[in-house]
Amino acid sequence: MELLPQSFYNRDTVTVARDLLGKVIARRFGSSTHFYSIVETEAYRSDDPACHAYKGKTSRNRALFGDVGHTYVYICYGIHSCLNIVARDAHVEAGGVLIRAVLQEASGNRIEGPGRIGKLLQVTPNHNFIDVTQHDSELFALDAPYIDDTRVSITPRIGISKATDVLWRFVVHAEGVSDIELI
DNA sequence: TCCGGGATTTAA
DNA sequence: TAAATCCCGGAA
Repeated sequence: MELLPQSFYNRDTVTVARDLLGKVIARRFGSSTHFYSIVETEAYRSDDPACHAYKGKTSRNRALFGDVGHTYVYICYGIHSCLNIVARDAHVEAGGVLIRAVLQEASGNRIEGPGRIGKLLQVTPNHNFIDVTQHDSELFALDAPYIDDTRVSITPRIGISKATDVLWRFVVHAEGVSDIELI
C-alpha cells in the first residue's frame, strides 16, 4: 500500500474527512505495526465555531495550524486522547480531521469513539506533530480504495454544542444497511 | 495560582 | 438520559 501524499491533506478539510474513509492508519509499536481502516471522521475548520482553533492559535491547538498531514492530539475531559490529522486548503488558517472510529484489520473489530481510539493506538499529547506521510513515523496513513457513497452516511457532528447544523461527520456502514437506520 | 471548559464514556 | 471524570490552557 502506498502512503498518502501531503497533497492529499492540502485540500478542504471537509473533503479530506470524506476521503479519509477507508484509508488505513498504521501504528508502529517497536518492531510490529498494526493497521486500522478509518470508518468514521469529523471535519473541524478554524472558520467553524466548534473547532478548537476558532478563537486563534494557543499552545494547545497549535498543531492545527501546522503542516498538513501531521497529527493533532488533544485531551478531552481530562482523560481521553483524541487523534486528528491536520488538513486544510488555503482558505482557512487551521483545520483537522478527527478520527472517530476504525476497523481493526487483523480482527475485523470496529472500535468506536475517539477516546477509545486514543487508548487503542496509545497516543498521547506527545504524539502531536507526527508526520503521517512518512513511512518511518510512529503513525502513518496509507491509501486504500475509495468507499462508495452508498456506504457512507453524512450527519451533523456529535458531542458539540456549536455549529450543529453543518454535515461534517462521515460514517461508513456495511453494504445493504440503509442510512435511515443509522442516523 | 486558580478556575472551568471540554470534538467523551459508561452505566442505568 | 445523566452523571462521573480530571487535566491543562488561559486568564488573573
